[in-house]
Amino acid sequence: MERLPAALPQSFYGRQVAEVARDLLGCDLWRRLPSGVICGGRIVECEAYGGSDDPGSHAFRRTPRSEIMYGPPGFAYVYFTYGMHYCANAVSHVKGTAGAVLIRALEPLADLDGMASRRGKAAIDPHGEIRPRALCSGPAKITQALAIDRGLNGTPLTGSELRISPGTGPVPDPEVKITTRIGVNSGAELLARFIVERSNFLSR
DNA sequence: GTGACGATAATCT
DNA sequence: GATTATCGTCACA
Repeated sequence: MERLPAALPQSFYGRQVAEVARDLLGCDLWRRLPSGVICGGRIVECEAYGGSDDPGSHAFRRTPRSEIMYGPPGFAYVYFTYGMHYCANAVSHVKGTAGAVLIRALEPLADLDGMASRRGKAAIDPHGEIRPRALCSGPAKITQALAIDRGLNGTPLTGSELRISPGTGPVPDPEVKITTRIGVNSGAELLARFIVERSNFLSR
């Protein structure tokens, strides 16, 4: 992989966050490392987080951390949690509101070797082979596999460091399942988790 | 295969 | 001072 596919336009992200999350399924997330190596995968699971109407969202309150979720759509929101993990989001909302889509799982597509070495021994099976399911099956696994950290907070998703492209096209409705979000305490009943039901690369 | 638990620090009250 | 949009390991089945 040398040249990245064309990026989704910024306008893609300027819609209701649940709509964006639904449409991000089947799209491809790419990361160009400082070395020039490109890694990435297909989005098979993501969650929508809203603004002042969503108690489960960081943007429920407007704070320094969540300020970026109130900013222009189409940029990365990367936050640090549990003292050791990063999670990556796509800022998405209609003008005047706040929101972001948490990218929760990818089907690995490029640089699986590099991903495995960044993920460590948890990505290697007893025979010494890479376990593709262990590379990107969770939000913090993705950031580790793609070397995404807080330095990429605020990076455009239309650029060369970080990019989302349309992939092979929209995932048909019958293949999409919607569930409650994972790991959320308040607002737990909200149906805002979108998955490609038959994927082998989901979290949990 | 499942479920409990500890790691570890930024962020917010 | 409490909480946390998680993960890997370990026990057990």
